[in-house]
Amino acid sequence: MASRLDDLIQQRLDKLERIRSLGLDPYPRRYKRTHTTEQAIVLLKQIEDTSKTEIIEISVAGRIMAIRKMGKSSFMDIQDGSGKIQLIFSNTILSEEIVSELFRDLDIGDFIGVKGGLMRTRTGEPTIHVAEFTLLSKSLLPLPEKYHGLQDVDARHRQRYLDLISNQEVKETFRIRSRIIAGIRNYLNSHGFLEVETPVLQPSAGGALARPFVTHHHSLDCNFYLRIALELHLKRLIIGGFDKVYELGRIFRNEGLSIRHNPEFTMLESYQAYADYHDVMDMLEDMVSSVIREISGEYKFKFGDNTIDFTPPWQRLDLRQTIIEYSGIDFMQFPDVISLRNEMQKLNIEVAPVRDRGRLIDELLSTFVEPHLIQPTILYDYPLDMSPLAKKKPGYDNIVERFEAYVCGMELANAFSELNDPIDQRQRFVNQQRSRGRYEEQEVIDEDFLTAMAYGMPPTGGLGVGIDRLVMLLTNQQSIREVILFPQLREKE
RNA sequence: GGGCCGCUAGCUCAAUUGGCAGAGCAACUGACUCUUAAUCAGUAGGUUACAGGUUCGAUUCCUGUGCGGCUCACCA
Repeated sequence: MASRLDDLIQQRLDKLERIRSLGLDPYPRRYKRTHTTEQAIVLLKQIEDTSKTEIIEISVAGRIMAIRKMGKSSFMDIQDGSGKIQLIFSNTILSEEIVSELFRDLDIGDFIGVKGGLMRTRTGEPTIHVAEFTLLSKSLLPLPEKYHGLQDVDARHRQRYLDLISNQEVKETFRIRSRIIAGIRNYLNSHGFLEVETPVLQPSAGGALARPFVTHHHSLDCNFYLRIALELHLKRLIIGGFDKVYELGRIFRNEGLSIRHNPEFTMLESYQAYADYHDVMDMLEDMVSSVIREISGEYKFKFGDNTIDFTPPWQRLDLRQTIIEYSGIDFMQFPDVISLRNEMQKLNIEVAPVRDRGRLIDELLSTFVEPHLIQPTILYDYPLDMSPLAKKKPGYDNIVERFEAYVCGMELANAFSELNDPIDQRQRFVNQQRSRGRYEEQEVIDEDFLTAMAYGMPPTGGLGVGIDRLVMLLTNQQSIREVILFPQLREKE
């Protein structure tokens, strides 16, 4: 009869009216269920294992996902947060007139609560033989196709609830995400770290060099930036005397979107006093590998075509040597921008003219090295040019104690022995300001931070981990949008 | 921001060289007491993303716009 969306909605509204006219509330307050669908299935197994023949009455609640009418008996599948179970309604039970009228007006998508005996059908399907049922919420819109689910990527992200209802593997991705974050929190808490919260709104956005979002505070009548890193506030806390701190927080970067970049993403940063980057390497290895083992039962998992093995210790490579190995260029032999760029142009690398030396080295790294770093790898000892917050390596003028961890060609973590010399730190900020006054809205020098450091900061090892990318790895997702529940999309219309 | 690709019924997808826009699911009517992508018979459902253009005729060719995907740039 009807099929346009408006007509489908009208049908449901008519059903809603009929249900109300029976004196029933289509949106009642609560329903006391005795079991989730998952618990019900476990219970059935237990009963069968103890070879009892009695029928146990339980109640469950969920969303109707399928209706199969078979003449005088009907089957339904209902889904709750734990899974799915089949229901059977037989004619004898529905003999009462109101009940069978209500039954006729049930649709896929409605929530119901049912009470009945737990059993198994001839084909072995766990089933509840419904004795009583209650409508818990009437759905007015049709769900996506039951077999293929919702495929349209745009719709899946804009209407994530529909994605979650009809694509169960998506639910699993976000359950794993939750377990990863819980695992990290557990690890750090049990290793003496204090979880803290620092401001998202900041008068200057420091700790990284990314374009910030700007917002305005009305009563103070000034602009604030959304943080682009957690770093500078956490270091203030180290200065304040907390020896081990961490924050798991959202940060914001006003840059392009891609398969690996969302404007807001989740970062872990931890700082540990009296430690250096070697200690941090050990901790990162231990933390990540133990979280992975908790989740997948072993240190290995599949990502795309690769099996990744996180068994510690991970491969640790000197950055300079590794770049030489893959590109043939030793950046130490080209101490200035011009000579390095010339050398790179010999290899036909397209190099944007505005780049400073740090970016050129980064270009070498991402072009020649990163794609080869499939198994977990720690690259250590970075050029000072690209690391304004890291401490120099003893005996070197332009190498810092910094490392990054790579997996599947993705940067997973970034860490260093934190620079704690306030005079050196000021000089680095000044140099940075000079070479990169790119975004006028961004102030590079955080005077308050420099003042804090001038009071004295202990030697400290710091770490940053991109949580979304870790989740991508462990859930075998190629796009960051698949591990963020509500990724950034352009407003429609 | 650039390049390439896509947008057809509520959902998943077809449509030959430019020639009546079609199926499955969902919906509606009916049959059916163990089905499970139920089955069977029937009914209804379309501004082919939007705006123009070419043409006797456009889902199809062209231009523009919107949104999305991939990619490049940007992102230490």
